[in-house]
Amino acid sequence: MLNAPVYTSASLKAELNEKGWRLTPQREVILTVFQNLPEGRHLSAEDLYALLEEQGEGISLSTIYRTLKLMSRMGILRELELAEGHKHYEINQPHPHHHHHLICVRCSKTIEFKSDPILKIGTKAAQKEGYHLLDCQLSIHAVCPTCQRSLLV
Amino acid sequence: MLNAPVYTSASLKAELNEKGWRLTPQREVILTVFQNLPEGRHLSAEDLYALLEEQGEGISLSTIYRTLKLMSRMGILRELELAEGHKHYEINQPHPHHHHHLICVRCSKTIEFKSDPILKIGTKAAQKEGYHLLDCQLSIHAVCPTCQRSLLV
DNA sequence: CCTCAACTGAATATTACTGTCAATAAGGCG
DNA sequence: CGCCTTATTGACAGTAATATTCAGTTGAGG
Ligand SMILES: [Mn+2]
Ligand SMILES: [Mn+2]
Ligand SMILES: [Zn+2]
Ligand SMILES: [Zn+2]
Repeated sequence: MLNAPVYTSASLKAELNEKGWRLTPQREVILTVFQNLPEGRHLSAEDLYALLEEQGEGISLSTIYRTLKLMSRMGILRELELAEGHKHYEINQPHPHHHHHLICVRCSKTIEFKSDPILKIGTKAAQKEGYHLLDCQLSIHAVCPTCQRSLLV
Repeated sequence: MLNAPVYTSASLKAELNEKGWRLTPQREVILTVFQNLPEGRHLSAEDLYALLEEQGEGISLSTIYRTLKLMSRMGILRELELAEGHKHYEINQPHPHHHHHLICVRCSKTIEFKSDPILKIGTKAAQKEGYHLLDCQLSIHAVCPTCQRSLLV
């Protein structure tokens, strides 16, 4: 199954240190933000920057970009293509919370849905090729009912 | 099932004209390139630009970007995130050729695989929400065997 | 044919993201 | 507990993919 444990401050530190990296206050704060994000909420780098600014925990954009990339490559976060021009991120949750996205290519309205079979198929495909699984996401690109009605293309 | 017909020059023209758009030589050439691309080959905007340059059918980068976007939003092409920093494109094939991608997040080595169940699940999910399906792609982010061995993170 | 709006290409602009570098602070170790 | 090494941060500057603008062109309907 998807290797996506629930991270605590301690387990994050352990995993970072194992690779010669460090746990910094910034990384801890960013992980916490994503862990407390309500279901269905996705953040861009700028979103996260603004949100932290509000909370008085200002972190530089450089660090935000670096951390998002790092945590995605560690499998802690998922990198999503929900809108044109920039990425969105969410926490990478294990089995019962793992989900996929149905996205309107016109207005970016996104609906989440779950599917155990897909997770199984993805896990098996990675296994078969000897790849170490980080994330597995079905992206359905489509046109939402509202945008179908609006005649604009 | 996925609404991804095999396009001829005539059917492409019909679909464009229906929306008040036009069939241009540039669009025709670009469609042909993707239709003749071997399985497993994916092109970036720059790749396509260079390839056309070689063939003596130079098309401006502006037009290439515009056409790739247009055809993706029409469901003729698929937009893929196979590497960092730029998108790749391939023709959006119907059922027996439809496939997914297993991608190494370190070196971008990509393996394609097919899955009927996934296509069915995606179709159903879109239907249920009244979305008009364009494309449905499982992206598996993982670390390939070679990159697992190289200790670099 | 004729008209007109969609399209192209060249040049320019935008902006998400990356690289650089000096200052700082984790974390291993004695 | 300090010390030392080096990963990390933040400010700033830089890059590159992609979008936009606009004047000239051309497809398509009548
Ligand atoms: Mn989500
Ligand atoms: Mn492919
Ligand atoms: Zn929409
Ligand atoms: Zn690899």
